[in-house]
Amino acid sequence: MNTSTARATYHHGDLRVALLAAARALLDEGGVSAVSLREAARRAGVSPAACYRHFADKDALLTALAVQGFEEFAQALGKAFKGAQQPFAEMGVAYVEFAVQRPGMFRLMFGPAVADRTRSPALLEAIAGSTRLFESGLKTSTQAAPDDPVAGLRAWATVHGLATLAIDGMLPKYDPVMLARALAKLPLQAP
Amino acid sequence: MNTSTARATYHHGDLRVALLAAARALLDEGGVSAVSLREAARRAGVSPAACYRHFADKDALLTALAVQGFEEFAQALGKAFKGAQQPFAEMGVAYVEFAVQRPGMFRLMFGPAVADRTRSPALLEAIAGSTRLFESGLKTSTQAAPDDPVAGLRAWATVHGLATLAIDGMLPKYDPVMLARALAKLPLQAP
DNA sequence: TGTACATCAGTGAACGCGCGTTCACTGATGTAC
DNA sequence: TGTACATCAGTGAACGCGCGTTCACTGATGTAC
Repeated sequence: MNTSTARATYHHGDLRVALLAAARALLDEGGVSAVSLREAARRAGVSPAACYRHFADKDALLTALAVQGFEEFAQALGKAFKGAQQPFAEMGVAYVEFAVQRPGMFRLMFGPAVADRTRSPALLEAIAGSTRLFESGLKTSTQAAPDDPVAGLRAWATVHGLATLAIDGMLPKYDPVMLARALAKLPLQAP
Repeated sequence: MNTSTARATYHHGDLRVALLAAARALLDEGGVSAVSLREAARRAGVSPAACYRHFADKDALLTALAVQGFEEFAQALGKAFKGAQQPFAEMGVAYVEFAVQRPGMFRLMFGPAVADRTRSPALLEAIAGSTRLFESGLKTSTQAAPDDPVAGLRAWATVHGLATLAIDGMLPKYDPVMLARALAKLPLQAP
């Protein structure tokens, strides 16, 4: 009934953490549409109403989950960046790998499940963290016109499109991570 | 109660067409999650059970809708291609425009709503039609290595990523169609 | 140390909702004679 | 041309489901004296 990471506070341990973990499992197992407050409560061994002590509503749960996702995403990008010979190329690969390994989370982060991202400062900050990393990686690799915003956007769109097409089953013939490596070798921008 | 395009057959006119039109409206208004058999039936002025004379289940309705989407998509790409000075660049712009104008349909076509695309030959054929157009457009624009599959994929990923990021509200600062034009001017591949 | 009390995390039952799907049916239509 | 019949599109009611959310409550905990 308790997760191993729970610290004892009141009755349950740390229900907020337990609910997030349960919701995360649902997300990984069945995608965004499989996440429900009732099922998360069930898995945490708690009544449905207990959720409302920790989350204002379902959207708040999803938002918290997305924040977690962007934090892990930033971590994955940062890990790829550090000490790599071609930092930006490695980040592109990590981007696609993240999506392929956690498609439900990736869709939650970038898709329409969270109604309005601007209502959550925490989410905006988590997104900004990922964006900063991606852009600083970009700076290490752009050969020309380093201040051109279009070049960065192009790189982002390419890697994001590859990730999206891959998890949506539109590239059945290819291994997406291998493709990311192939694409990463192409220069980002022509002279 | 009848759509203007309905032809008289039995009782309703052409309920299949009417249901598709109603479902399409729901898709445009509220996205994939807003499409339901019951509401489509309601809008067509018919009982819920009537749907099952024309569609085996909800998935069949969604699949038919996606087929319609890919047909319109191919039409839009074809229109952009014809007689353009830079056919492929124009197709990229049309791609993004399509997504921005019909985000619900775009998500239905490429997203996880249709469980298994390979179960519908009609859907596979509609997808293939779009793909063929896109690839023939690509051939008119690639400067080097025209047989390199990676170059085509890269172009596709870029334009698809741009469309996806745009409709998911990740590019609030830019007009996505304008961006597509800017990106299209960059060469697809470096020497 | 022991008791009274306030706090508030979690309970359990209930609400109304809309959904996909099934069923025996009805009644308008097209067809055969 | 008229009648009997078969077909089958659409009916209406019902099924069971799981959902998000609210409510008055209970009972474990931390705190003040």
